[in-house]
Amino acid sequence: MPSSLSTAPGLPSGSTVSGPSSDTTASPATPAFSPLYQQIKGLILQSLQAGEWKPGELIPSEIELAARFRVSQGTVRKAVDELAGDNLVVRRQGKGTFVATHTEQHVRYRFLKLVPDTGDVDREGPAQRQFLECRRSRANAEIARALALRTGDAVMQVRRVLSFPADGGALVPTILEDLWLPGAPFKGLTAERMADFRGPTYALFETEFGVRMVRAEEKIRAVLPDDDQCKLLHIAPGTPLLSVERVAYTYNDAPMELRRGLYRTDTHHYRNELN
Amino acid sequence: MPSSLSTAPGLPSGSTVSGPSSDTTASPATPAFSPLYQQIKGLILQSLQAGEWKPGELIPSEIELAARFRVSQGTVRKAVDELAGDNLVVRRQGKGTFVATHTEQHVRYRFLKLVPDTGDVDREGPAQRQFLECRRSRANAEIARALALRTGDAVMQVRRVLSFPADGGALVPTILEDLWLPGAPFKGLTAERMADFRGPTYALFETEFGVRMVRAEEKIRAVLPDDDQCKLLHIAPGTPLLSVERVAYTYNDAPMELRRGLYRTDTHHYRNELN
DNA sequence: CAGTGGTCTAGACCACACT
DNA sequence: GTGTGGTCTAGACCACTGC
Repeated sequence: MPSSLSTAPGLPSGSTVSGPSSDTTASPATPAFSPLYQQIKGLILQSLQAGEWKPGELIPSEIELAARFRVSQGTVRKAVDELAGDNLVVRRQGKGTFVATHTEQHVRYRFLKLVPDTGDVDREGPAQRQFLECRRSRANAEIARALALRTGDAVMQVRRVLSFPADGGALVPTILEDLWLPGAPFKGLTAERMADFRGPTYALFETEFGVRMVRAEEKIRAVLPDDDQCKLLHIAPGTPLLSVERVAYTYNDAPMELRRGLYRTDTHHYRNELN
Repeated sequence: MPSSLSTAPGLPSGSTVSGPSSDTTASPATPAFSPLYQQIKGLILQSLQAGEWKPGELIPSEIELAARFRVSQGTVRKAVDELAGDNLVVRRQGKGTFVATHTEQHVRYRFLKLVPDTGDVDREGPAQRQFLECRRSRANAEIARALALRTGDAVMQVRRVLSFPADGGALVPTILEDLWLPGAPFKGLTAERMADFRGPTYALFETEFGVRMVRAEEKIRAVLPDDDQCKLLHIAPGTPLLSVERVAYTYNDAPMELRRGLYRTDTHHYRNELN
């Protein structure tokens, strides 16, 4: 009997619990039908958003969750399976289920699809990062729209260059990135804090600001750099670059970062897998 | 008791069937442990590859498959769920499970991620296609490697231009593509056949040559066009373009197409979603 | 050893499509 | 109504982890 939760539909059979049960959460007479496991998924998601369990932490076992929501373990399992499929949670047999993190080795740089042309082997170590700028400013119309803010709202603006070692070992500046972040959640961000942090930017956002990026969308174009960009990337004018505009989202599909990257593609390429 | 199949592990309990059962498929003493549903998935995959059910056709119901493999419906369900997740099969409630196709509306142009800058709405109708070339030739070292052939093997080579209507309605050449296909499976391919066919190339491959593309990998770079390419795309020299090199695979991870596309990104962009 | 996630089963019932 | 996939349950057992 998939129906409203929170009114303990635990009775094994008979006794349907549909209809507009007037309990704590007033709902308009069962909207369209949503399977129980979806509702459970939603509830777990809420706890995730609310920070009931922090990134990296263990969430309650399936049996506990089943008891808490008054459903069978199988139903909880299906809900958690979907959360794991969305990369919100990681299952580890024998240990438990953990809130996913951008810190873990195998999922680091999940959102960076630029790889060296020479085999994919092990990504030549974390890039050398150089922070050129990190300051407060105000969102123009375009930035505001991308971040669901209002024009003039406070934003943090960051500019950095990532360099990778070439064959010889010399560092080659390969990526020039500009980041825009909503001012409120990221108050206190400084170039120094970013430079000191070991690991991906998204891991820093997680551990220092409690903002977990869940998914992202990219728009990719081929462009020519201006003089500034040429200098920063040590390239000749007229060198075509990949322009990668990314919007990253937290829970609730709330946009929390706009990032504009310029990628050199003479030694690297953007790798994508289609299914 | 997950163990070797094909020796009917149907007995409800007790009577383990592990160990190196010497039956039709000689296997080295149970390699590492593979759950039953994975083995079922493998068997269904074999039938798919063998063409037991053609693209678009209905496959046996879960109950029939369960009987056939002597497992419970739940186990078949999990196997089919994975196949559906891999886009090899499509479930339709109340009707059955069908072999996936590149012809269906909602999954057409699955592998083409170039979209118009102006909203994504409905993709401005199928592109106008212009076939400039379709001839037999021999694979050079590079093409051979990509297609898992030997240098000098026969290949089909195709060149075409795709044009999309601009705001005014005038057709703008936007994509220049070169395709290389292994000669044997695609014997008889002509420019005329391609021009006559309504729908995506991959649908043609499926219906006319029995080759179903299952996944693909792309390497993306920013490049400058040569004079030839400028003429074909009606662009000025120095206009940066997206270079998209795609290898498409059938079942068994066998590469069956190498495609090199040049995309104009002044009115369109490459759209990617990251999870 | 106990606790966790992972697999497998069997049966009941629901939602949907066809006829 | 019949048949299909979809949901939900309850219970048994397996595989892995750590005490």
